[in-house]
Amino acid sequence: MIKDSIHSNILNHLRKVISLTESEEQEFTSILEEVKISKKNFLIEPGDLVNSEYYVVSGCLEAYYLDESGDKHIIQFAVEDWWISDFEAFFNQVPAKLYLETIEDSTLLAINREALEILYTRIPQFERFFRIKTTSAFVSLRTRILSTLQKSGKERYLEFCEAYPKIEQRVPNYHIANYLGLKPESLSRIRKEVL
Amino acid sequence: MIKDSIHSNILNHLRKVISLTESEEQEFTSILEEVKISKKNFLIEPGDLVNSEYYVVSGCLEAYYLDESGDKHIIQFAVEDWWISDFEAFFNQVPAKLYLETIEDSTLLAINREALEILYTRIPQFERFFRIKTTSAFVSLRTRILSTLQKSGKERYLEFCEAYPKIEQRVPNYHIANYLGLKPESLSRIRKEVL
DNA sequence: ACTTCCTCCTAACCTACATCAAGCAGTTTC
DNA sequence: GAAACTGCTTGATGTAGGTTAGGAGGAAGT
Repeated sequence: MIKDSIHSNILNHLRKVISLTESEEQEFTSILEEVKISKKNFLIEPGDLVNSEYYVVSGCLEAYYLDESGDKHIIQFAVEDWWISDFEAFFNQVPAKLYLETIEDSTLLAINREALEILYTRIPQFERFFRIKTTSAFVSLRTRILSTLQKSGKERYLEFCEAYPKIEQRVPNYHIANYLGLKPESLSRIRKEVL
Repeated sequence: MIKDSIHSNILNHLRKVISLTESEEQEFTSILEEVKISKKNFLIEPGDLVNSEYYVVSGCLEAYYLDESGDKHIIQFAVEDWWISDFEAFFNQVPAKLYLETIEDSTLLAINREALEILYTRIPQFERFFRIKTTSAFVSLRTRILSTLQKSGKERYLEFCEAYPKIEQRVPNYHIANYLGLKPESLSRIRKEVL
């Protein structure tokens, strides 16, 4: 049925890390809420209370922060099979500081915080799943800090292309430049050079 | 007694986040192991299995990574009242990638992973405590990424002095330069300029 | 006490990237 | 179908910080 095809991606995603019975999988999918949102719309804006984290079924989003001078700083992209939210706001239940904006028309699955808490107590494997996800996010943030501190724009761009080929092909150039901490002009010159 | 004075710092540290009964505090301190280690020694080296995370009672340490070309990249400092380990290795039970080295003679309290797991099930408040600590570590990594990407060396140095005045005064200059992604010469210029 | 090492500083030159300014496809709008 | 917008490129010029080289004061080891 239709419902199956919407959930099949996220279930395969889970199965890479934990094994669940069919009824446990069903209990999980029952708390998911499908969200369709078109290009250039906001899922989260600063000040919002954030009660969900989102799994991307299709489409593409960016999470960014606007500083005091109004400059944009992209923290994360998300495409198919990624998780995104303002995690600080979500975990600590404080007002959001980030914008979550769609770059393409997107279909997401939202997980509600309270439903997730209940799921944790009923099926501890989910605690495990999200702990592993959080830890690996932490580690990759650390890796990203090292490359921004120690590597050239060219190296960072090549790393990015290798790590996220899907994103590199879909996201406008100036977004990638922003993510890498470069100006679009500089990224353009780098791209010319590496071809 | 002596034992009390060793544990009083870490108990005050806990009390800022959770409230425990006296017997729960005692159950916690019973799994702590005191570690004394003198200046310029290694607590962890790449390849080690990491079964503990460490709370700093006194002294000062650094966590760093050596890249393929042998260049050192400092990820974290720790002074009194901080936690340090190779968290990736600790959480995921994979071989360490980092060095953990003392900058001063230090006294630490080690928490064993398995003892901590048992504590989690017996006193869920500890689960809460470490979840909150992990999340705030995650958020401050994200903040650090933004400043490395978008701010000048001078701004990063001033932020560092404000955020970690204790560390700035105790740790050799070239360590701080490394942490900030600068060369010691550049940091020296910056310091001359901001006085 | 003398040497050696450790930490910090200075100065000259060089490079990567930012800034400012302009031009040029495509694409969307009316 | 002209006008306006969007995303990308190019060139000229400026600047933060890297590189290289040296040197001085203080701590530590013999």
